[in-house]
Amino acid sequence: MPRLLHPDDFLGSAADIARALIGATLLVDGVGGVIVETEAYDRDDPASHSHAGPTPRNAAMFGAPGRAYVYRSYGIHWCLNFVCRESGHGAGVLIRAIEPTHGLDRMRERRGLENPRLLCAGPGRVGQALGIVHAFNGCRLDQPPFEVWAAAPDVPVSVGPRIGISKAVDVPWRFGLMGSRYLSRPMGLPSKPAKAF
DNA sequence: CCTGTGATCAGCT
DNA sequence: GCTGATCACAGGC
Repeated sequence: MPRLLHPDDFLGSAADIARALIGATLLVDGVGGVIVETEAYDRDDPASHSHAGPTPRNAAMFGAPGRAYVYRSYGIHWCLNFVCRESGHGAGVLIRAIEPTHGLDRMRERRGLENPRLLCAGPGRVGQALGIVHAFNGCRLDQPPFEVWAAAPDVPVSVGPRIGISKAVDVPWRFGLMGSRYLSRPMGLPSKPAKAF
């Protein structure tokens, strides 16, 4: 039996928590599934929204751990992070992909799409499929509409560089459920095939 | 398989 | 004014 995560479960480095969240189950108003891809961001990280310090947008990252940080991406999508904290403020885990298990019909409706593989394969898609809105920014993850259930022990996790950033591009803070077909992109492939000259 | 581009806007310089 | 923790779709091979 899994256990409901508590704010104390988000005390630790963003990378540790991002890894531990692989295999956890996230539900928003009963809709969601198994988290299969995450990325870590923290204050010392040039790629992080929190790197330059607190602003109105990133305020949730500097607030209590175990809460949501929701931001607008490219003017279009809502993306969901879990706020965590080790020593300082400004750390979070981006939820990048989910294997849909709960409320498939609701997700298909919201996404206008049948293929379960594409319902939640990417942070913007997760936001749309789970009905993430800006009003959830700062909300506790252990209270409605959120529910986060701990992963089973010994989940196999793969690691690689993060996606879609231009700074700290080699930091290996992207985590994935090994072998999952619900990732936003495959893990661990070389960025370019080696030339066999 | 791959690359290119439009959508659309908040935050920052 | 430009950049972005993105996505969908078009076109070429």
